[in-house]
Amino acid sequence: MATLGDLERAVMDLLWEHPEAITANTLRDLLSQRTSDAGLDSRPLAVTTVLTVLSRLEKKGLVERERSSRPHRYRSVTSRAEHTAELMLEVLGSAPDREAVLARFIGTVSDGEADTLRKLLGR
Amino acid sequence: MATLGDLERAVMDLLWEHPEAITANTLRDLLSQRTSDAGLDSRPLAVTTVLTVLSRLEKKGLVERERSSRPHRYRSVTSRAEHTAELMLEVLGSAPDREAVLARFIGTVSDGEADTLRKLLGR
DNA sequence: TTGAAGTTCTACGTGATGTAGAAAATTGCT
DNA sequence: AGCAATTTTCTACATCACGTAGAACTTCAA
Repeated sequence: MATLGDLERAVMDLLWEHPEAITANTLRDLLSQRTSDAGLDSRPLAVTTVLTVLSRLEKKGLVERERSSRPHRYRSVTSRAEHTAELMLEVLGSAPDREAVLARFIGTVSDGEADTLRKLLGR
Repeated sequence: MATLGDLERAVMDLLWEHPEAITANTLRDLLSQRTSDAGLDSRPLAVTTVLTVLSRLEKKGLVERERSSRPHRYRSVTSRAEHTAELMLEVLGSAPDREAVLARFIGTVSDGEADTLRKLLGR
């Protein structure tokens, strides 16, 4: 599966919030900002760290980079919603008890979401 | 998350297929059988290996053991369907785009499953 | 009481991830 | 062109999860 580590996840979250492709340095700044906003302040990550993570995410097919512009710019390949939906499907898998799983699943979503689902399922 | 390794997954699959609690030895046999059925035949796992995995699964809260009976007996705490549904919810998370995720998700299930979902959602 | 069966402890190899320095490549500027 | 600053790639190490199992300890039946 394409399971993500904490830092990878943090990076993806930022990329998902930024429709435009951004540079590793910008990402590093955003990450620093995020951690400082969260109270804890620690030394910001080295840019190489961010670059390593981005390479790995690229290898996993989650990130795309523009090698044309010199400070390479990165962007997520899919939206967070798409990604999450894919993950859910992966978890659901092709088991013979898919319907049983769906039944349990449905039983847990909020009323509002159940409404949304009805609409989505149409008639 | 409660993500499982290959062996852990194999063990859980067997426990899920067996409503009654079973011993580590039985599990080892079932695992051997399964691998040999799958063509490849390799030396069966040591019982300690199975026990280690079971301990880890117990720590993760997926397995429960009866320490009363001497060869301890193990059983899954939840059904596979429950477990999978929980995982799906975990993946879905509490993001602000839950509905967007659900939309994508719904768009991917089969027609038959969509039917099932409609029924489950009632009205 | 003792040996067999079962359980716990300890341990090692591997791969994923966080982390980053060293080295190589690329650019802008003079 | 030549060099210094910027950026990217390589290499590396620590940690943790997991597969795997031997060694040691515990328990029970005979």
